[in-house]
Amino acid sequence: MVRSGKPTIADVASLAGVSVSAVSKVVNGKSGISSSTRERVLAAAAKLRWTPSATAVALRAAKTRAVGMVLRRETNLLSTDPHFTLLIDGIERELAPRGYGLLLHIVGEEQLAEETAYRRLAEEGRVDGVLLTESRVGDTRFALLRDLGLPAVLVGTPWEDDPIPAVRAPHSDCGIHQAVEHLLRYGHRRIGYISGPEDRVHTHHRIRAVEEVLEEHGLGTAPSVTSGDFSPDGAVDAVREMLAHLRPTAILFANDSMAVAGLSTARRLGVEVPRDLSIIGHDDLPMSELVYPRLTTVRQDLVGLGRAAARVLLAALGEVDDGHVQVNPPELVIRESTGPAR
Amino acid sequence: MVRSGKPTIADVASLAGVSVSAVSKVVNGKSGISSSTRERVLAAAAKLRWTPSATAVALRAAKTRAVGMVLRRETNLLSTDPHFTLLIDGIERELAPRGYGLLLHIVGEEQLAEETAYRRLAEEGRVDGVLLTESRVGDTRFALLRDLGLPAVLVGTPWEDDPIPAVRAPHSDCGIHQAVEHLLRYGHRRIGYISGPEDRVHTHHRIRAVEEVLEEHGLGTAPSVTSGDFSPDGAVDAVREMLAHLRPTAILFANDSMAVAGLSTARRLGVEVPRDLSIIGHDDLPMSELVYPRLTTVRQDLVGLGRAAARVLLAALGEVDDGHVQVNPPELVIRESTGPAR
DNA sequence: GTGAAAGCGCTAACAA
DNA sequence: TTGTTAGCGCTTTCAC
Repeated sequence: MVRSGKPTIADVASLAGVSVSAVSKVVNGKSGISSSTRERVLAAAAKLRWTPSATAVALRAAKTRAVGMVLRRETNLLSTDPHFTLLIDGIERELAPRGYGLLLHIVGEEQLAEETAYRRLAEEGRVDGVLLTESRVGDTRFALLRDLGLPAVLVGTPWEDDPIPAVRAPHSDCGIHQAVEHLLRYGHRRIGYISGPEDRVHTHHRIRAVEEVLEEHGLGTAPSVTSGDFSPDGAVDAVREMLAHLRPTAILFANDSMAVAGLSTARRLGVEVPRDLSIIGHDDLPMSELVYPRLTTVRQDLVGLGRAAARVLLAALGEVDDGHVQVNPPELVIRESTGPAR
Repeated sequence: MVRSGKPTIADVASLAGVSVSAVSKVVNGKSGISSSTRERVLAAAAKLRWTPSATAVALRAAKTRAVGMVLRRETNLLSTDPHFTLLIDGIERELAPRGYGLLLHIVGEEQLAEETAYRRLAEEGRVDGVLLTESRVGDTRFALLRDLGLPAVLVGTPWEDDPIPAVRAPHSDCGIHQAVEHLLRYGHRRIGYISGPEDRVHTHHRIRAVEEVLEEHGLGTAPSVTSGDFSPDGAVDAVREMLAHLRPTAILFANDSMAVAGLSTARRLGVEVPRDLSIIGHDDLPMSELVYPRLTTVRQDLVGLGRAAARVLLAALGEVDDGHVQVNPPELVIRESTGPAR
């Protein structure tokens, strides 16, 4: 006779000839079970291919063993930039081995859609916590999540010391410091920085990091910053503008896509890289090795950051004791797009 | 007095002064409820910010309102290639409005890890169905999923007419046809094709598509195919090899990353694109507009495919009636990397 | 039009 | 060591 539907704990119990609680204890590794019982239960469970229903366990425990992540697709950032894929890869490496799932939501650019997504996640109780990225100036998500009572961990630097748990790389400015020093060593003096969107917290940190090194070397003046919006199109305009006025001998970009766009723009204007202009990207995404010339860039350990964030969240959920994962500090990867100042 | 924890249907019921079943009927839009009751329930629910618990509903209905997707991270394909991000973007556009979640798993390259992921999804009952991509030669996933009784929809072409429900673009070969014809029109005769991995079903389809056009024009001979593995490194070697032997005047690539790598390799060898060599990519990912010269490429409606697949799955789950979503046919986007044969 | 109660699959408290 | 049972939050008969 064929049983329809999935087997339940009761099926396993009756096949093993024991009570349901015995089965429960066995699969949960509780004590107070004779080894003969244990074996019969295990055999029955294997035979039936039974695994405890995640939903039933979730209802019972009031925990879903899933974490959420909501991503905003702004100016196609999501698809231009494998940034998120790497982060998610890292996150999964911590979640998967512990049987946690990742519930992903991609929402439009409207603020409301994002808020709704978080609200639903919380109110429907679909996840035990969430992971946030792209820390924003005046970020309202932290407050919302606290309000919703949903544990959250941010990848990045919180806005204005908001007490949200956050992970970031050690010596987080040091990659940029290295980048600027690398340029300085090559004799560059007019250095441009094409930043990310102004509503990102890291944008301001990075600008500050560039300035620090410059000041340290007595190049008191602020670097000429033309704010990009992380989109390659914006970068193209910013580069044209910058080349026409500041006439820099080197430009740093806030991400690799913009740097690649910068590379092409230079080429298009007859500016040769690195002979006439040095270019440095940020993140060290796979594309930086694909282009010509290969991009010098500030490597970020995105996979490590993802892992660390997941780990901290898991710790907050009482799943692991030690929320610590090693994250590599950012470092400059020198390739072909930088050279001596003319 | 502050209630701790999330409100339940009972809280709403008592606040509204009705029974729990009345609340249930209201939120589920069932008939047999007076409008006064309805209003009081709605008011109470709003006041308590109550939404039915997804887990409880799932247990009750034996449906989770979530679909799964497991991705293999092979040769860094995942992060090199925003392909998946676009697909997921499309998927979410169908799932989100219906309150469905997307449970994502990224697994290592081992076959076992992938199988385990599907098994868990099914046996733990975490999802109602799954979405598959990257159809493989001799794909074992379809059989596994049937075995597990988990509804599945494939984005792409099934291996050997496997009866798994699948979505693909209309006139799916027509983009490649256009590409080859475009090259022919420019006078190219020695055309190379750098394919994807041989274990992908589409690899063979696309090779066939290229050959068809060539034969049609009396260029009986098969195009010289050097099998890439979708990785840019592989592409670099393939291009070198091809340039040294076949000496093509044009090369088609199975994805944009490889094409971009091809662009750089050519440049590095002193081969100018498109003067000495025309290059065509595949997918039209954002990066194709970033590089110099801008990449001529076969655009695929990845977002549309994601939507369509999600839609078909939703229909299979009885969630929507009509599983139909319009997917744009692939088309050649002509940019700067192609030109007349020398 | 409304409410009481059974039960979805599981775990844990309690009894035996 | 083992089994019985209440109850997690919800939907759905079935009486009223």
